[in-house]
Amino acid sequence: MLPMKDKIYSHIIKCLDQLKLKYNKDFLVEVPNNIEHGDFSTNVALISAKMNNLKPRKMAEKIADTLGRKRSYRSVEIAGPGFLNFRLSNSIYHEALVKIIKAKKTFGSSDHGRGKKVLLEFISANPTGPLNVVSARAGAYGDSLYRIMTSAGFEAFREFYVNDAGNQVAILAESLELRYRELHGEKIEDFPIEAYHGDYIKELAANLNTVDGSKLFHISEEERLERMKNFALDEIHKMQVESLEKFDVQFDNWMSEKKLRQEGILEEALSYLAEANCTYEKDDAIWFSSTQFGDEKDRVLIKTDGNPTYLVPDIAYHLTKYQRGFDVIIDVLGPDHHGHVAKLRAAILALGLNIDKLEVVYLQHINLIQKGEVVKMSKRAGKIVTLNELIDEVGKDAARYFFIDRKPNAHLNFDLELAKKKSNENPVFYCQYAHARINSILKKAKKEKISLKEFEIKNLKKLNKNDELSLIKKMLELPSLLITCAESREPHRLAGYVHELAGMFHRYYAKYKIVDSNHLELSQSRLFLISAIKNVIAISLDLMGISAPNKM
RNA sequence: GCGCCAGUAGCUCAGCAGGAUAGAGCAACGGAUUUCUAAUCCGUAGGUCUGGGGUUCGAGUCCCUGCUGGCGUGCCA
Repeated sequence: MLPMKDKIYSHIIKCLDQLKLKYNKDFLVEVPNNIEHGDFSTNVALISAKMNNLKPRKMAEKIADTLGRKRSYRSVEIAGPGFLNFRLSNSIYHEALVKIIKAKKTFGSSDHGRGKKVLLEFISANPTGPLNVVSARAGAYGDSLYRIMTSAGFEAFREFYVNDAGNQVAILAESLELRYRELHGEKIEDFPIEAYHGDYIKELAANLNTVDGSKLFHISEEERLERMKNFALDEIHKMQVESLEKFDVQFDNWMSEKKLRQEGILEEALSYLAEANCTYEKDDAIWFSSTQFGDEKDRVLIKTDGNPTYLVPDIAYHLTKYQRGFDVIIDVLGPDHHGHVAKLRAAILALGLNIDKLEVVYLQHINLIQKGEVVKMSKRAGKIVTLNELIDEVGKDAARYFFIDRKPNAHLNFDLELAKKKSNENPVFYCQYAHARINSILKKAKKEKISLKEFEIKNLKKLNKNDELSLIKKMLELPSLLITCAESREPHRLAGYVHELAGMFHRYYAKYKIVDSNHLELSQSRLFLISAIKNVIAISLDLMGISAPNKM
């Protein structure tokens, strides 16, 4: 279904052609903030008047004269410096309302993305511990963006990059080894500061002990550490998947660094860089001359000890993103990784790949607030708040809502107490309650034997209150809103939208009686209206991964 | 030092790629329940959009610059 704005846009173009007027096609059709400015307004005359040697108001007049005769418009007025304000006939809204109901769960979706292939990489937390709240934000953001982009017609894929090779993982294995020894009575004097201190390592050691007992002492150290590593990686991966499931976040692919190494992609990437004359040897290391691509200084690719730096697998990984034929590559990164992107961009340029395909979204820090104070988190000391704890504490729905509600590159204060409150202070319940409330009204109607089955569309003309038309108008914003969310990679707009729609419904509910057997046709019309609202709220919440309860 | 991000009501934040009189929630104060679920609604109050320049019909939004805060700037990942 064509969004209302697009319909008006095309009416205007047709009219301009008819009048042989030139125009700047970047003009906008918008819903004005002020209801007195009509249902929709456009700045077409303001930005195109000069091209026709006309004053903006004069040009607007010509358009208004022609379009004003169309039946769809109740009025077309000129305002201010040359805005055109449109008021639509009620019947247009009524027809649209029917379409919302008929579209069911597909309302709001579009083919805007034309099947463009989009790779969304998010979370990609190290496989060295449970997921924390930073991952939680990334998960909520990435997954919602995935849902929204899919609904807007993109072919999107979710990917989690697992750094299951290299230094961190070696340290993980060593940490586990120490805890395992401890379990067997050895006294560990100084638990190394760079090791992982969290209690989960002790649990892993205990689990490992249940499986393998003490037999690991009878194999070589190399074999033992390999066993430790694989065991830890497996277990932690399972932990992460499990928490993400509770958070309703899934991935289409877990890309393993180890696998990239095994398949020789690192060498492939390095050879491409060498072919492009972008590498050189110095101080027994191999360097990437990234400065010629805008980086501050050149970077080491292969260390003096012969091992690659973390940059190499990352370049290799991104090489595969391009090789797999994605049109848009979105990296969702934490705040501490932005220094890294200059190097990566340099590498992509060096490889001769299209840099415009790569987009980076930075998610800023999160402060958890408890009793007005910031909860201190420290990974080293094992003092982290995990995704699991967060879900146990405030629930999946509230957690997701709070993360999605903020725009990605803004710092986020997460008030744990507020998220827990089951009251009007908590916006997520406000939205869900609107949905539950509508359901309860529908049930009540059923009880009073008012059914929508014998409802006649022509009775919709009973819906003539401004509040009712505004509700329809609001619902009609969804399709273009979802496109905006998808294009700007900003799901937070959707959170604001549901909140507004829920608010409009709550006010409508307070003001008007919906179920009234003395006014059957009116009741049915209003039930029809609120069914549509219920549908739109459910769709929106679902796109954010939040449940829409029928009862609260 | 350099780079990235941010600075809007007492607090937390929106502001829909430059539009008309800057919005919402919370907190504060005053009101509304024999209900269609009060997890709601109505009302009051609250602002030099960090300071300064510029671009144009028009700037919270774009450009330059100052200030403040966060982060980054490893042969760690």
